[in-house]
Order: sequence, then structure tokens, then C-alpha cells
Amino acid sequence: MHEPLDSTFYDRDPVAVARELLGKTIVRTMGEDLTTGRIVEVEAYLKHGDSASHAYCGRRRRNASMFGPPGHAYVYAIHARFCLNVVTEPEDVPSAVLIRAVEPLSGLELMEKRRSTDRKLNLTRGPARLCEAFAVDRSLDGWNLTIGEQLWLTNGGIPAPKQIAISVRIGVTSAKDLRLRFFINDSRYISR
DNA sequence: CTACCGATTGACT
DNA sequence: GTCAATCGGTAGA
Repeated sequence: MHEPLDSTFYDRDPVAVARELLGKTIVRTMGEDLTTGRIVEVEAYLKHGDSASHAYCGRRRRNASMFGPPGHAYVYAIHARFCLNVVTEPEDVPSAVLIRAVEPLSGLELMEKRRSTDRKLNLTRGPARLCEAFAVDRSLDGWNLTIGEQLWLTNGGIPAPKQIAISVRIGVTSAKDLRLRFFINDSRYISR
């Protein structure tokens, strides 16, 4: 159980990966601690023509993971918080999928402690909120998500979502017209 | 070292 | 809906 998705899943166009990521399970272990969640909202960031991508201006120290192998994490800091991406396409091709929201499945008590709130809807709704709930920070930047340790994604036996909605991405200040946000239409755990 | 910025969030009207 | 607090990362002096 909780078999990690392998690199062939990630080594594809980020739009395809983004759509198929919906309904998948994110797993985080820290010693005995376990948290899992169902992915309900993602955004794709493209290798070409996407001025909102952190890789748009080329390789930097911060975005180096986006140029790394598929199936690794890209964790960046923004507004004093962290956000988690999965890297797609082959090494040196900078594309990724941002995980924006998940539905908590297990380890709720841990998430409440890490988030300092017991309001279920605020635990994992939003890219930085879910990182806090899952204890994801820059130490996991570049982490290999295919080895099934500490942090990975799995099919988790959860059925694929029936209704997928598409919209423009949230918060970006350029490439505003690109509809690269994918979410499960009827989930209550969507970010605003 | 200082100066700025942001793929956000929480508080507030 | 609006707004600004927050701080890691980066660029530049």
C-alpha cells in the first residue's frame, strides 16, 4: 500500500500530470508521524512561453530543482511560507505542477497541531497551508518523490474524480490568460 | 551589508 | 470583496 508513483508518471507534459494528479494521495512521514491527503487542486507551470514560471528567466539557485529530474520536489518560499511542486518532464526541461490544495485524510490531529488551528477547512486549503500541515519546507527541495520515503505521492486506491474544472491560475502576475489550474469541482477544500 | 519582491494568508469591511 | 503583515531568497552596492 502507498506505493509511490514512479518517474514515468512525472516524465510527461505537466498539463497531463496535473490533471492526473487530482484524486491522488500525498503521503508524509516523519518518524512515527503520518499525514496523508487527497489532492484536489493543482496548477501547471510550463517550460516555454510561461512568464509566470519561476524558470522563465533561466536557472537560478532557487529554481534549480525545476531543471532536475522528474518526480522530484521543487519547494520554494514566498511571503514567509513554503509551496510544494512536483517536477515534470526530463532533466534540464523546467516544468512543474504546484499542489494548491488537498483534502485531509489521516493525521488530522498532527495537522491541527502544526497549523495551530482545529478548523478542518483551513488545514490544507492553499499551497502554503498544506505545506505547513504536512511539515514541508525547503529541506525537502529536490527530494526524490519516487522512493517512498518521507514524502511521496500514490494512487492510494482513491477513485479518479468525476468532475474536473479548469481556470486561470491564482495569484500570478503575468501569463494571466493561461488556463492551467485544475481542480475537483465539488471539493470543499479548494483554495480561493 | 541593505533593499526589494512575491505561484500567500489571515484579518477585516 | 479588500488590504497589509510576513520573511526567505535574490540582486546589487
